[in-house]
Amino acid sequence: MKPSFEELKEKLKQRNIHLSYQRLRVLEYLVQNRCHPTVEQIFSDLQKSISTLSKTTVYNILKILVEAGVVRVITIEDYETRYDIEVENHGHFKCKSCGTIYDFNINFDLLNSADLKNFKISDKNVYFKGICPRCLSNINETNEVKGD
Amino acid sequence: MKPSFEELKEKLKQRNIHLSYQRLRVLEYLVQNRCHPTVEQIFSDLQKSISTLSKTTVYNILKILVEAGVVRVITIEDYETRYDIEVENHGHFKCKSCGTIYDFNINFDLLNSADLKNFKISDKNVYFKGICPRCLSNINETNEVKGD
DNA sequence: TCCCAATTTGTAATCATTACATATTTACAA
DNA sequence: TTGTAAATATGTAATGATTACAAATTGGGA
Ligand SMILES: [Mn+2]
Ligand SMILES: [Mn+2]
Ligand SMILES: [Zn+2]
Ligand SMILES: [Zn+2]
Repeated sequence: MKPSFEELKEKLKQRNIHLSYQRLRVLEYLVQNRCHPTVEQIFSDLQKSISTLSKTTVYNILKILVEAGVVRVITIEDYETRYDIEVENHGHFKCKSCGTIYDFNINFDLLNSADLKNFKISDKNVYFKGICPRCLSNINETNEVKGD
Repeated sequence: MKPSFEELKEKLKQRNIHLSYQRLRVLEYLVQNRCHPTVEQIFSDLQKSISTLSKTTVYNILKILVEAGVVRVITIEDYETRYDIEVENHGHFKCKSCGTIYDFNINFDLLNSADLKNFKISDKNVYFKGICPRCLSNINETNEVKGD
C-alpha cells in the first residue's frame, strides 16, 4: 500500500512504458494528491507549471497508467470520473455534503458470494455514500442541537 | 425483493407521484426487464409502442423514480449509466466479455468498516468485473483446451 | 547529425445529458 | 359539461466530458 513514486517508476519501466516528462508529472501528481482527483483537477493544477500541457495528453496518460495497472478508475457518480494511485483493494465513501471521497479498509475476503462461484473476478469496487463526520458535526452546530 | 408492478404503483401513490401513462410504462418496462437497461434501451424499446415518446421524458421519469426510491442508478462504467428496479442491497457483476450485468447476494452486514464508525451511510454499492461462466466456457471451447 | 518512431499538442467531432420553451394532459371548480 | 391553472410531456438547442485525428515535437539509435 502507499506506493512510492520510485516504486511506480520501476513498475512502469518493467512494462516498457517510457517515462516521459508529462507521464512522470502526472504520476507524481497522483502520488501527492490522493484525493481521487478528476481529469480537470489534474490538468488545471499541472498546467500551472507545465504551460504547454494539453488535456488530451492527460487523458492519454491516465489511460496508459490504468492499463498498466498503477492507477484505478473510480466511478461513484455517473457525472464524474476520478483516478486513484492506490490500486490495492479498499472501499470508497463519498460525502454527499462536501463531496470528499474517503478511503476505508474492508475485508474483501468476506465479500465472497456463492452466486459468483463460477465467475472469474478481476475487479472489485465498493462505493458508499452518505455524510462524513465533519459535515455531520457542522449540521449539528448549525441546528444548535446536540445528538441525532 | 422482486417488487411487483402493483406494489410499486402503490409506493408512488403514497409519495404523491402522479401515475401518468408514460411513467407507468417506464415502470412496467423496468419490472419486466431486469437486465439493468440504459436510457437508450428503455427509450428505443418503449418508442416502438409509444410513438410520441421523447427521450427527455424518459430522463425526467427516471430521475423522479430514483428520487422516489423505487429505482437505483448503476455506475459500473463511467461511459454508461444503468437503471435497476431492485433497490434492496445486492451486488453487481459485469462481464467484460459479453457486457451482461449479473445480480449477486452478499451479506452487507459484514461490510462494516471500523474506518466508517462516525459516518452516516445512506447508499452501498458493490461492483465486480470479470468473466461470466458462459463466456468462460466459450473461451475454453474456442481454445479446445480443458481447464485453466 | 540524421531519421524514425513515440509522444504530445490543438482542434474538431461525438455523444450522453441537461436546459428550456412550447404543447398536451390532468385535476378540479363553476 | 366547460374553463382554467398546474402538472406533465415533447422537441430542439445547449452543454460538457471524452475521443478522434492530423500535425508538431521530442528522443534515442545509426
Ligand atoms: Mn482510494
Ligand atoms: Mn441489480
Ligand atoms: Zn462531508
Ligand atoms: Zn459474459
